[in-house]
This record gives sequence, C-alpha cells and structure tokens, in this order.
Amino acid sequence: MIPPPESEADLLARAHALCSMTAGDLARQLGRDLPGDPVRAKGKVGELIEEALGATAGNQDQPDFPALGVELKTVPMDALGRVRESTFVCAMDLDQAEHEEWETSRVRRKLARVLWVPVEAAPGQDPAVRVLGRALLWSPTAEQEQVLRGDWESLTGAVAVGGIEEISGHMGAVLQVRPKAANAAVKVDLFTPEGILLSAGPCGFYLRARFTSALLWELGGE
DNA sequence: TATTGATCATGC
DNA sequence: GCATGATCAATA
Repeated sequence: MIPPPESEADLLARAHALCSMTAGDLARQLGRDLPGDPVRAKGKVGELIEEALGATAGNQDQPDFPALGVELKTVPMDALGRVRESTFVCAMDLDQAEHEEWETSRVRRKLARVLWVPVEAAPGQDPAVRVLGRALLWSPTAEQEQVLRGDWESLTGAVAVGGIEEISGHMGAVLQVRPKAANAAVKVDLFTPEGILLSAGPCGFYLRARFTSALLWELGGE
C-alpha cells in the first residue's frame, strides 16, 4: 500500500520516476498480474499506475488524488509521439441535460486538474512491453476551456432539445459523445424531450485525440 | 488510416 | 447498474 502523494510536486516526482519503465516492470514491482492479451488488459495499465502513485479513490466518484484534486489519465501514444486514442472523461446524464450548467458539470470538474501519463503502445501489442513516458500536470488554459465549454454546451443542448438520438460521435470539435457500456445490449430508460419513454445505450464524453495530442505538445512536447 | 461505435475488467 | 480504468475493431 503506497501512501497518497502530499503535494503536486510529490506526485509529479513520483510520476517522473516511472518514466521509461514498462508496464510489465510496474506489474512485477507491485506484485500484480497483467494479462498478456490486450483485449483482456484494457484499463489495467492505468490501474497499475494509479496504485504506484498512491491513488486512493478506487471506483468512487472522486479525483484519483482527492487531497490534491488531481485526476490521473494515461494516454496511449504511437512511436512518433502522437496520441492514438480518445480519452474517456465521464458518463453523460441523458435525462438531466437540460438542467445542467458548464460551471457545475462533471466534465469541467474532471478536467480541472489532470496528470497525463503517456504510454507508448502499438495496437494489439502485449501490454507488458508498453513503455511509460514523462508525466505532465495540466489545467485547461482559458482558450481550451472556452472550446471545451462550447462543445459541451452544444452537445448537452442538442440532447436537451432533441434527445440522445440526435447526436453522434461526429459532433464536437474536441469533446464528443460516444457509447460507453459493457456492450450494445446495455440500455437505460429515459424520457425524450417530448416525454416519450425510450430505451437507449449509455453514452459518455470523450476528448478527441487531436485535442490531447495538442495539449501535451503545448505542455512539454511528447 | 482516422474515426466512431462496441467492448473488456473490476468493485460495490 | 453504474462508477472506476480504457482500448479494440469495424467502417467511412
């Protein structure tokens, strides 16, 4: 059991100490199992890094480092240092869209302070050989927040007006809404703006790869 | 090949 | 079921 970091500097120092380790090294050091099948290992590298850095929140609805208000996100990179995948932010509440404000939204809370840990990962590669990169601590700049807010408001607004069936992954410049569930059979009941009961797949907010790629590059060049 | 939609694991 | 952690894989 690794104690939580006492400060952002402490956290960053710990994260930097992991730089250039492989996920396999980390698993061995922590005495954890890491599946060799990438399909079965989704999320595992992120969990190993959480444990190594002393994150405590588990699956509670809280930042990974509650005392610091910092959220941890791993981000998969290709060999050229480009972000390979979008980043899941949080679920979208399909019923409450019309009652929400950006200032109090979960998206804004989640992204207020993020420790990004790049992980070089080729598609289909054995998770154990993935290499950790240099971690960066980030908060949205004023410009980034305006763009995020704009996307959030148009996406949330579209759902509030037309319901979830009106949006798709194509919408949003940097923030998008996509399915987020165990599988396509998972449905939630909700009411359309017209008051019709409907069954729909749960959705979540994701950051587009080009956004994370750009912000990491601005921050320190990855 | 970039992107969207689908999926995998774990804890409570 | 819904939160946590994401990446896979079919398609445009």
